[in-house]
Amino acid sequence: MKRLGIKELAKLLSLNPSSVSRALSDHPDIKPETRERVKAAAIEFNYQPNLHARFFRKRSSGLIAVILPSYNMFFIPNLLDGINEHLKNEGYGMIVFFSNLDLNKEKEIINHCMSWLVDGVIIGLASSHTDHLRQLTDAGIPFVIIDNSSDYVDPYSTVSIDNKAAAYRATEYLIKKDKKNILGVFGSQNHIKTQQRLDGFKLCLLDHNVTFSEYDIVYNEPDFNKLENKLRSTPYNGIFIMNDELLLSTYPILLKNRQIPGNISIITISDGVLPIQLFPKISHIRYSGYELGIISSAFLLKYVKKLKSHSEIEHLYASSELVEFDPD
Amino acid sequence: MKRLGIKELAKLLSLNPSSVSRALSDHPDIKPETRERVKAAAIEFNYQPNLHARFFRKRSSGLIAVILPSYNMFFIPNLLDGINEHLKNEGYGMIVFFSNLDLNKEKEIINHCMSWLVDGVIIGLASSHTDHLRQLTDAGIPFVIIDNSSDYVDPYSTVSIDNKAAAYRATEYLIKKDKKNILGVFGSQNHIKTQQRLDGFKLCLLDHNVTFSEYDIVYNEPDFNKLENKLRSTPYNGIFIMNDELLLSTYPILLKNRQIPGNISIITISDGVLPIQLFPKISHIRYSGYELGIISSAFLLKYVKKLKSHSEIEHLYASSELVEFDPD
DNA sequence: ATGAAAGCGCTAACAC
DNA sequence: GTGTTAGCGCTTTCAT
Repeated sequence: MKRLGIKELAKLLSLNPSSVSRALSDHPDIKPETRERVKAAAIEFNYQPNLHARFFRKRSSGLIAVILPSYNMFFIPNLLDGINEHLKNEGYGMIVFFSNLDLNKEKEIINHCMSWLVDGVIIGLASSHTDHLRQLTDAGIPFVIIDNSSDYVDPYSTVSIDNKAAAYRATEYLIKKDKKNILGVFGSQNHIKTQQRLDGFKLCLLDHNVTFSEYDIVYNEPDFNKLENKLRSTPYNGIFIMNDELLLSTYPILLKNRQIPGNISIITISDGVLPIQLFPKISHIRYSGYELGIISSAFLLKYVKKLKSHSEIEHLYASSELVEFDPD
Repeated sequence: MKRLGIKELAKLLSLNPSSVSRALSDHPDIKPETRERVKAAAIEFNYQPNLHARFFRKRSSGLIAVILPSYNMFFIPNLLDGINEHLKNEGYGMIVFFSNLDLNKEKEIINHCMSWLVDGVIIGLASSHTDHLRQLTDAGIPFVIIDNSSDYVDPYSTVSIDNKAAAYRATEYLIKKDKKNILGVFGSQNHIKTQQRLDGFKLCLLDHNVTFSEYDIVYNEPDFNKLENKLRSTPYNGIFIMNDELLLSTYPILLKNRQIPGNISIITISDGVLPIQLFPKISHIRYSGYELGIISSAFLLKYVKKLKSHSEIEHLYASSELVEFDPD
């Protein structure tokens, strides 16, 4: 079964190829009657447009690239869902790449995107390097940075939760419950998000005159033994865990040491899936990956559609809320 | 900075566009000297080929589509890594879609893939329906089905672990430890994988004369209360959990009921990430998503490159092994 | 070893 | 409201 093109379809309908093309794309010039006739035939003969020919001709792909640093972040499915939903409604397609937290791979992908003639890019950065984004600017391809906002550093538009504020609020939750012996569990120090959440964490402790030292902070994948030692040598009654991945890897350690279920309070920042799966459920500052997806794609499309100029930088924040699970 | 094409590049080098094209694709007719000159210029002027024009002309995209039923399966990152790695080495690109376990969406995606002129498809089915795959066959686009093998039903090539054997082996592990009061935790019944693992589970119990009833099986996302009641009313000493998702949702319930840490034995089938994160670590039949990715993409490319005919059906199995974590 | 020219399937400017 | 036609950027005969 050979695939048929617009030409063959036109012949079958005794129409001109261009009319068929117009009918299929709802051009106002075409009479509704013909339009329906064409569309019916397109379905009947299972006409599949050659997208490469179309994009080639239109010199634009109607595609938005989504470049993400890793597959593992818990909220990614929701994020993609949100982006995809919005883009689909607006008639755009989505194409997803993963940089695997590798700057060079990120650069490669960006080149690739340019070859794909993408109309815009939503990117979660692999690192704090942003020089290579210049390429996109130069080519006139709009983009927004999500999640790892670096809004205080770089002149690019960003969408994220307010990491610092979220961390502040999370820390405050512990302090208000009078849990002032706090252990902080954070990710890699050269990740912007880590720095921002760390800032909020420290600021809150400072504001409330809670003493703490660098000893009370664990970075990166927590080392089982190191963390265990700290837990044994210090009477922590509160734990701040920066994200879902760290929650999952820290949780068994706490469990083993009978810290949970127990009277230690835990707070985390999460999209809300993992914390309610665990037992007991974990209080958290909740944000929605889906919402982030909607916001960032809507924002990007404003640039894509030239409703907004490239040079108008803006920093958008998705909402977050405290979700409490407390045994009392 | 306007993007330059092969024509402009040719002008800059006082060459014909066709020569530039040939040089860039290492055509043997081109003199090495010219080839290097062209390649150097391509880099200097940051020439990015217009892929749509290329694919359009070649009537093939060099792209392999990967269609997956959900983002959430734990081994997906590894699977994609494996596929991507192999495809990259072979000069192919990868494009990923998610059907979200929705048959209609799966159909849409397949149509989409045909519009993209993909050279082949690796698909994890959303359901047990396979009629719509006929389209691919008709269009001469080779594909392999991964993970949810339905090899005993359908005349298509598949790559998966041997679900029945893995489940059998897992169940045997419990029986050999003399844990014969077994609770089975399974996914959706209309999923092929569930049926296959269920078959292995039941067969093993039968072979070892272990009595059990349908009461001892839980399907779908385990209902917190239902599962809890069963655990309380029956002295289970062994639990078979079909996969990672179910392990994660069952684990807190077991924890709450103080079944773990305890003398109940748990076995699961997993790619090995989650079971060793939990405490205590969970014994499991381990398979590698990465390996599955390599095997399936290598297998598919044999068809794509016409080294193998469409009609030669084959069923490949990735290896799996027992990983034990036992307190004794 | 290189140049000239045709054409992939589609869309849009221009005719009528 | 529909037909005619040119051309997007690239590869690939064919010619030299």
